[in-house]
Amino acid sequence: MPLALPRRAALAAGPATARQRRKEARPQELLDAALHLFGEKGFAATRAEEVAARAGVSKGTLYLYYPSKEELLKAVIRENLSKLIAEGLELVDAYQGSTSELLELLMQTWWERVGNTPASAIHKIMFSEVRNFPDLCVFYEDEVIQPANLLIARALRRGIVSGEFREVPVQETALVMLAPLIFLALHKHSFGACPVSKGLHDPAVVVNTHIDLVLRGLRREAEPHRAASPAKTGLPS
Amino acid sequence: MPLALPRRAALAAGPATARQRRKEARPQELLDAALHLFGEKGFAATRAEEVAARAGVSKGTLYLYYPSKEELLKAVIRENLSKLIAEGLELVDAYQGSTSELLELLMQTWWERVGNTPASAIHKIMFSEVRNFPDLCVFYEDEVIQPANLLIARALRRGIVSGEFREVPVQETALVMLAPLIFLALHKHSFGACPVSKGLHDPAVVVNTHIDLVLRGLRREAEPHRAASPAKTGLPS
Amino acid sequence: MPLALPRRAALAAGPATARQRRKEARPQELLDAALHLFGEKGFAATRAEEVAARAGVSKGTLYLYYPSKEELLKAVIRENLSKLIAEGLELVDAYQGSTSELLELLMQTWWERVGNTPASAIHKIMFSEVRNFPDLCVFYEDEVIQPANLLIARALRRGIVSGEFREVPVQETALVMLAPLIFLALHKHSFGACPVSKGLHDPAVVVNTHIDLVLRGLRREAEPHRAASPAKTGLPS
Amino acid sequence: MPLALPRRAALAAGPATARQRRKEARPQELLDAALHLFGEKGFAATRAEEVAARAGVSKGTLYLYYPSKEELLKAVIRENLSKLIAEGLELVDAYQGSTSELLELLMQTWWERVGNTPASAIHKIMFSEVRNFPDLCVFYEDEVIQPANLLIARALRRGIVSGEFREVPVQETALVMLAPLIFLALHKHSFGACPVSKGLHDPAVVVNTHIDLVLRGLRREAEPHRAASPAKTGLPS
DNA sequence: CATGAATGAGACTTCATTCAT
DNA sequence: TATGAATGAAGTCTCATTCAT
Repeated sequence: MPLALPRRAALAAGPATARQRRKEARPQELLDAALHLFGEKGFAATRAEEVAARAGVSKGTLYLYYPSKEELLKAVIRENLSKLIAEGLELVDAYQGSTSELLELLMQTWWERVGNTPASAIHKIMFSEVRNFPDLCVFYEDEVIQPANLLIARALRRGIVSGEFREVPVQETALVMLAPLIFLALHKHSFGACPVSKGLHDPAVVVNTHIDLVLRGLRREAEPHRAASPAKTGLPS
Repeated sequence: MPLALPRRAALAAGPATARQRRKEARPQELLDAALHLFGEKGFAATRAEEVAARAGVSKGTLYLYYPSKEELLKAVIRENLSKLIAEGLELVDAYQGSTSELLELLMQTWWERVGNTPASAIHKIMFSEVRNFPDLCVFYEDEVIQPANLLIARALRRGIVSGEFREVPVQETALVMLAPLIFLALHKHSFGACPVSKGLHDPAVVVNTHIDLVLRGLRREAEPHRAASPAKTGLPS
Repeated sequence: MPLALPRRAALAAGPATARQRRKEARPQELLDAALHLFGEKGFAATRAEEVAARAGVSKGTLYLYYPSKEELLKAVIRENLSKLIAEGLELVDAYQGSTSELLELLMQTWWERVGNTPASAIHKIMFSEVRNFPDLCVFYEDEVIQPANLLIARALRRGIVSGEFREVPVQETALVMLAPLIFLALHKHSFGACPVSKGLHDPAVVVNTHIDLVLRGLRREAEPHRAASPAKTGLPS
Repeated sequence: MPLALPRRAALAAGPATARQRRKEARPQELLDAALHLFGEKGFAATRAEEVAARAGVSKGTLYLYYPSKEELLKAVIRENLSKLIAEGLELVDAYQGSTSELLELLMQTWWERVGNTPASAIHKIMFSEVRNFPDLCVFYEDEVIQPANLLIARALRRGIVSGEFREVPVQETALVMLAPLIFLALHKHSFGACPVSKGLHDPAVVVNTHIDLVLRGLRREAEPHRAASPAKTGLPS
């Protein structure tokens, strides 16, 4: 039976039956469904059954893969953050060139790989839900915020040291660089979905404008004037 | 009715008794409590009874003033949007001086009057809930986003026309200017409340850094003019 | 209004409104319903809603008084155990007379006040459920089993010391004395409810027979003294 | 079919392969697992999958042998009742000697063969579940309770007629004789498993004490005859 | 026969809302 | 008006049972 052989080969190579193929795809399908719905309606307002339905399975099946709705949320975040972090590290390792170019590359890549993908929903979810999941906060802080800030901060310092950039408060500047990007992501999953808001701005143009503006603002000027020493500014209250 | 007269008189003159004062203050107290809790825990995760308790009344009383939790949310948003709008108008009216100064004034004032006050919670609420209450979107768009954008955009255009700024895409730049500010407000009500995140950055420094960076980025390069003196920022209020 | 006065008096003496009267009676009504149903169908097989329905309230009301089904079970046990222990202590304190009479009184009273009342169901519940509630076990051990054993054991020792009884292993004899009584209680809530089993034995006769048999078995043989009045008991069948 | 022959031969001769042996042993393994778990945790609290796992098979396999968890319970009970009944018959057949000796033999043997074996769990299960499965009651009554009572009652009557025992209510005395034994069995599967309860009493001593007490209590008082030597009774195990 | 992924009825529990007082 | 006891719809999660492989 020559037909039997390939089948066996297939078996050895991986799951052959439809059932098994489904089983292996389930976790990702569930995570995708959860990402979409949690991003759209929020965590609390999304019913477990809706997630299951969107993944094409029943309520019970969801609980075969994730022990609770909260664990599902954590898995969604982990899944999407791992990618995020991996991307960032790859970028930095691979980089050669000027600091301006590095920063532009980082921001453009973030936008392409995160901001402009379904993973962007993760930011809305986090901003909406962290207060209700304190342990998630710690995790996210450690796994995402800190590394991301470090990444930018290190690049900024390099630019300052090399004389490419003027002196700026590094932590705060890093935040200012990321804020509009993340804001765009948040916007896409909130007002961006409202009919009224569509087309008010072009995200790609916003990203480019932001990059342009920030890099110009960082450049040492031809005639170095009094630094704006914003560090000492504190608000008069 | 000798006894009735004084009471009516008191009523006519304004709330005199503590009870009267409480009664008239109820709606606002409920809205404040709801703003705080919806901002802290999100709409779905906040129980109606918690709002009532925070306002010092019983569950039943809440329903005397607002027919449902959803209507309470809408009232919270409407109420606080009015404030936002009022703030916006004040900002416009307060303007005197160069475009750089105007933009700085606008951003600093927004931070002082909105971003750094309990009203900032409204942004988190809106971002989290618009998708679940699409009709909120319409007037938020009309009453807040559009006017704010127009304000900034008009100022930007003036700066470009006057030669103070170089040419930039106006809508998108306006967004880039607002994004870090609103991002800070959102952050304060999410990660900012996590123990880990505290003290990673100083909001005031972030605001100043942002203003400094953006105004530098907007300047025409060829003719370096007077710096945007962010050092002396504090608004006369 | 002369009619108003008595009402006020009633108010002072206790809850006057139907609502309040209900509220104060609720916990006991719920405990009674739970005792009955847990005894009849077992804890796991009884739905919270059934208990509520039997107490004449809705599902939600049950949770107003007891935070979970398990806590309800604990409350049922505590409620009925407190009575049990109080009874036992009263009996011992009040006792004057021979040891045989004391033991008979103890067993008869247990039967009258526990075995022959709804509280007897508690034994079936405990035997069926302890394994699933280890902490309940500790509590029950401390509050019921130990004190009850001590009670009997102390009486036995008194009888042995006084020469009324021969020497027997005290702990084990105490158990043998209690076993048939508790067995009767268990039986009543299991086989006793089956149509077939009815009328096979008369519980009162069983109790009397048991008492008679045990007291005779305990007596010193050499000096046959006054019999423990088995005359008023036993049916020749 | 040369390959088929050996297999058939093996089948005809009895189970030869390990697989065959397993297959034929399955029902009993499942019943044993179920007896253990139902006895330990109760019927409702035991999951079908746990039973399967304890029997070393998968969930699905359980349902190849028993169409439902309820039927499994009934099979467990029926199976173990058959054992009980067989034990009873053995007891009767084994009889030789005086009535006192017969009763002692019956009780000791029951303890050895039932009370002190895993089959004792069946009593806990029956007591806990009869009310939920009334049809179980009928044959338990017919097959176990009635025969056991008859056995004891017949022996008692013989002792009374022969003058060895005094006159007692036969049915009720039979129950009193069995109650502590069954109580011990129940106790072993409930409180006996709690850490606190361990070692409070020695079951073998309880059995002996009970036998001693009851036989003494049954004796005619006038002519004290040879005691039923309870001291040397310790179980041969 | 055996497996275990999948199902969905059903249980516990929460909480927005009502309404008698 | 104000209260808070009561309700019951709805959500999370479990697990007996089925069935494709």
